[in-house]
Order: sequence, then C-alpha cells, then structure tokens
Amino acid sequence: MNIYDISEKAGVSIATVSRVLNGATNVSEKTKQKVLAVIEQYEYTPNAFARGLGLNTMNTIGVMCADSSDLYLAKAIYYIEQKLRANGYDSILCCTGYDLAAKIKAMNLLITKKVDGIILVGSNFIYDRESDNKYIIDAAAQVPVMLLNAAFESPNVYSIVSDDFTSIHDATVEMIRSGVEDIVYFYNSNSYSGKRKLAGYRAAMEEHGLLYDERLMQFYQGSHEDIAAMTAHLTALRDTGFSFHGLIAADDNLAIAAVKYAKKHNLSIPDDFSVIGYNNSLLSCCSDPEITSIDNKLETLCQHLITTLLGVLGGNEMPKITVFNGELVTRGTTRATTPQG
Amino acid sequence: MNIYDISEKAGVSIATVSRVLNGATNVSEKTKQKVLAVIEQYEYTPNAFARGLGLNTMNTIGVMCADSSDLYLAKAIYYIEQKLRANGYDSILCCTGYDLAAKIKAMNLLITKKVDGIILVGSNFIYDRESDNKYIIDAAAQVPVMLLNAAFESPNVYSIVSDDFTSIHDATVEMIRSGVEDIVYFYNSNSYSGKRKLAGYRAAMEEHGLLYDERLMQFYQGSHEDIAAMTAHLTALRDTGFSFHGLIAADDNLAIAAVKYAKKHNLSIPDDFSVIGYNNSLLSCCSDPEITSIDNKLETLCQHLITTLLGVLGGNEMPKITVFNGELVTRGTTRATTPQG
DNA sequence: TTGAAAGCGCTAACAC
DNA sequence: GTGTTAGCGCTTTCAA
Repeated sequence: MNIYDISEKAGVSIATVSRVLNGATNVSEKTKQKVLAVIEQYEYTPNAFARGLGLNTMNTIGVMCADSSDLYLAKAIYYIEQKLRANGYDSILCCTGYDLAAKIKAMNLLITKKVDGIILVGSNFIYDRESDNKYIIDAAAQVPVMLLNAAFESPNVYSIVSDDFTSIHDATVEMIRSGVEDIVYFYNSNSYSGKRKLAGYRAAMEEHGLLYDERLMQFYQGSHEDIAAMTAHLTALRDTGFSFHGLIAADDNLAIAAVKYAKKHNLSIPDDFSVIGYNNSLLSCCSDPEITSIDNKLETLCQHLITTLLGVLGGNEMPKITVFNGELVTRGTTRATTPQG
Repeated sequence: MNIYDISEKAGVSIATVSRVLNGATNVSEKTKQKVLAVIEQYEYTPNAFARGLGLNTMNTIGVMCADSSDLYLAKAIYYIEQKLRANGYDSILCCTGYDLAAKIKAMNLLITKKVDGIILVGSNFIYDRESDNKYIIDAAAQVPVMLLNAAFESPNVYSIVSDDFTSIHDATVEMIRSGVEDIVYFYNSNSYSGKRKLAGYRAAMEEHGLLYDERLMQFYQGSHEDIAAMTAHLTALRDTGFSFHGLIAADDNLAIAAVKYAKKHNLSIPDDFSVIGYNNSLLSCCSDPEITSIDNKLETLCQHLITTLLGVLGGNEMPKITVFNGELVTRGTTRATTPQG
C-alpha cells in the first residue's frame, strides 16, 4: 500500500494525498476527509525511507555514550530519549565503550545513517590531545554536536555542563569547616569533567593550606562496578601509614567504597570519618549511613540540551556553552558545619 | 557526492559502483580497485535512505523498554546494543514508560520506521488480558518480536526467559532450610516475570506448609527508586504486629530496603533476619552486609536473544521459547543451610 | 564483466 | 484547491 494506491482509491492525485499527510492547509476540508478515510481504512502509513530520501532527514538523533549501564549515563539517556521523543525525534543509541577508535567508528556510522544531530553523553568524549578531538570537529561539519558534561569550543558544537569545579570546591570547603582537614580526593576518571572536579578540590584545599601531600589525591583505576577493589585501594593507602579522616569521591560508587572502608576499620561515620559522593544517585541512599552527595541536576541539563538542540535544528542562534550549578544534598556521612564567627 | 559522481570519475556505470559497494563478485579486480580508489579519494559513503528505499531495510532493530534508567533494564539494553552493533545492526531505543497506550504508540512508530525487528526488554510488555497483547501480535505480523524475560506464544514472537519460578522457589527452600520459617515475599510488579517469581515463592512455602497468612506476600506500590518508602512499607507491616524473620525480594532495590528495615529495628542480619534479593545487581554489593541475590544471567539471555533474532532474520527456524537457569549468589544476608540428615 | 534503465515511495516546484 | 512531474540516490533486472 503506497501513496499511489491511496490516491487512486480516494480519487485524487498523489500530491493531494501527500498534502493531507503533511498537514498542508491548502486542501479543501471535503477532500481531506475523503483521503483520511481511505488512509484509515487501509491502515496506510507512509514509507519512512522514501520520505527520508526526499527530505534528507528522518528526524533521528544519534546518542553516543560509553556505557549505558553506568547508573548516571543510563539516567541521562533516559531523560534525553524521552525529551527527544516528545519532540518527534527518535534516538539511535550507540554504546561505544571508552576507546577512541570505537567512538570514531560509531560517529561515522551515525553520520552515514543521516542523523540530524549527535549527542555525546558524558565527558569522556573530549581528549587532552587536540588531535584526538578531530572526530568531533569533523562530525560537527555535518550536523550539530551536543556535549553533556563536557565543554569543547568549535563551530556547531554546543556544550551543557554542570559546574563541577564549584560543586566540589564548595563541598570540600564545607567539609573543612566541619572540622576535617585531612581529606582525600578519590577519583577514577581524567575526563573533562573529572579534571574540573579535581581542580575544584585542589583549589579548596590550597586556599586552606591543606594540600600538603600528593597522596591526598587517590586515583582508582579499575572497573566502576568493583566496589571491593575500591575499598581495597583505600585500605592499601591506610596500610602505608597515611592518615585521613575525610574523603570526597568523584562518583557515588567510590563513596560507597569509602563507607565500606570506614566500617571495615571501625571508623565511626561521620564522627571519625566523613564522606561526600557525587551524582546523588540511588547508591547514595543504599548505604548506611546514607551518603551526602552532590546533585548535578541531570534532568535540568538534559532538558536544556534538548532545547538547545531543537533550537539549532530550527535554525536559531543558540548559546555555545551553558553552565548549571550543582547542589550538595546533605545526608548521614557528613558532620554539621561549625558556625562561622 | 553520490553514486553518479563516483561512476563518472571512475569512468564506469553506476551499476558497477553499486556492485563494488555491495561486494558483488562479478566485477573485474582492476575495475574494482579503480572504483575503490575514487570512493576513498572522495570519502564517499552511500546514502542510507536511498539504500533503504531500494532494499526496504536499514539494518535497524527497535528496542523498547519501560525505563532505561532502571539498573537491570539499563544493563540489558547495554548488552543488546553491543551485540547488535557487533552484527551490523543499529538500535533505535524507545523508553515507553509502563503505560499500555504509550507502548502501542512506540510500537507503531517503530514499525513505521521500518525496523527489521523489535525487542521488548522486560516482562512488563505482556498483559493479563489477552486483548491487551494484541499490539504484539500485530507487530509480529510485520517483523519478528523478541521478548526478554517474558514468554508469549504467538507466530513470529520469540521469548528468552530466565526460570524465575525455580530461582525463587529454590531460594525460598534454601532459606527455610537455614531455619527461617516466617518468610515474607516482597514484590512490586505483577508482570509476567513478577507472577512467575511469586508462584515460585508460593510453591516453596506450600510444600513446607508455611503459607499460613496472606500477609506473607507484600506488594509494594510506588517508585522503584524510593528506598525510604519501601522501608516504611515493611515497618508498617511490623507495626500491625505481624512477625517475620526472613524476606525474599523480587528485586535488589526491595532487598536494600529490607536491610535498612532490619537495621532500623535492630534486627541482626542474618541471625535475626535473612534477606535474599533478585538480579545480583551492583546494589547487592552496596549494602552492609552485602545481599545474597539471585543472578539471572542477563548477559547470557541477551546473547541468546540476539543470536535467535539474527537467526530469524536470516530465515532460519529458531526456538520459540528458550529458558535459562538462574543462580543464587550467597553473601552476608543469609545463614548457612542446616545440613540435611 | 559491464551498462542502460526501470523502479522503490515520497516531496515539492510548477502549472492549471 | 488540485494535478503533473521531476527529482532524491540507490539496487537490480535485463541486454549486450
């Protein structure tokens, strides 16, 4: 059943059917109803490929992320998909893994599939070496590229970020004010966002003259699901004789490990040991005590990302970089701040 | 740059270019190289829409799930997407929510987009009322439909399930053998899989003459992320004077809540209170003690689902229902089983 | 081994 | 307000 069949049965031309299909106004109500009736009767739906061929678009957005099973990324994908669909766009999902070559391959594939735009979810798509980011510039030459949680200046590239620097900075200051001075920063990523967080920690500690040892910054290299390995990492640090009574984690998984570490060594939380996580995910409520965590307003970021993308697709001038503030959600792993005075 | 441009520059016809592009054998090596060189030089990639129009396929699979931010579903989507891509298929993701109307709408959309097959992730796509499942039958009239964690017999529908009944049944028996008899079953879904689980619990309890009260089966109705509400549900049950020393949860989130409940009321785990969760997700390792949980071999299920789908698309006869066994992963929330004698 | 040409089903510019 | 027709870029017979 195609547009010719319908036009024949309705006794009109294919152009008229096409007009009805696309909601053009210059069709008489009578003809319109006649055509709609036939369409309904035969349950006709237009062929998406043919339509794509003519319009050179299929209202589809490519969504790339390293690992959709990561709690945070999964949530981002969820919001993005919902909001795209609400605006008549489909999303083709590509889970690329963390390898650059795979990302480039996925990117080319999406371009070949003629997506109308590409969304890169997560900050691991931006690399230190300028040349490693060429694939983004190339893609942006064809379609708009949106970055969630990473900033990259280039034509046709739009970035939506949470102010990770300030979030971690302020959280660190908060913990210092609560009376903890030997605060370890525990992280597992050197992505764009990862660097900003680390910088926020460094700045806060330096302002208070507390960045006395490189060991305060602990990099965990391993699976983001292997809580046991993270806990072991901290125990190993303790075993070197290094002392710390607070920990700020770049991620709730790491914070969970910190809580486990404290329990293992009978450190009372938050009296002997304070913990702050990041993402304010489900995990922060799973532990006991529940974890104070930084909420980076993921849904807001996603909403704004889609709005910006739709604006760009609609031919409007849109901001190249948009920054939102995070918020510290206080729970049981931190002490009250000592009043200033 | 299209196939005409390439044919012109290579001094051959478009048919020859097309043959080279599609790896046809009846092209002389010399011509082939010549064409490939031009293609390379101009970085030409064929237009996916035009190809789709001709072939009536774009190597795309529609993936539907209620909520991609659910830990379990997110993981399933991850595996599915990876395995599809490895086999040259893209996936269009649709997060439908739990509402039937939205599911039907998404389904129609995927059909319209000419996907080659549809995968329904999660058991909430199958309804009790036969008429509510018509949308699946309709879709299957067009393309193969794959079900993950649900079974539904219909032409062109293929089901891959974990044996939830047996998993829960055996886990329940295990807990009974460990000396706990008043075991609550805590669940939040009446989906296909949800019913199978409940039946497994019922069977095990009845076999031991322990299903003495309807209150043993507790249905939680609320957000699957609201741990506090789940905990409150259990506390409310306790407040009615109902006594229970074990709990089997249909989901790790519920199990987390059970652990929190026990702590709140100073029940020592596992001596005074035993807990078994389901899915063996990251959450089961986040709690303290870590939660004994049923692993339903998600990756194996997904692998098999894709293999089956590819088989069907390849025109092969494939099994309509495939069942895998789950496995109980023992951690800190259960006691050792009393030896049988 | 290669080329010519007829679709695939739709959109949109143009004519009436 | 409606119809005619030329693409869109590819695949695939059918001839040569």
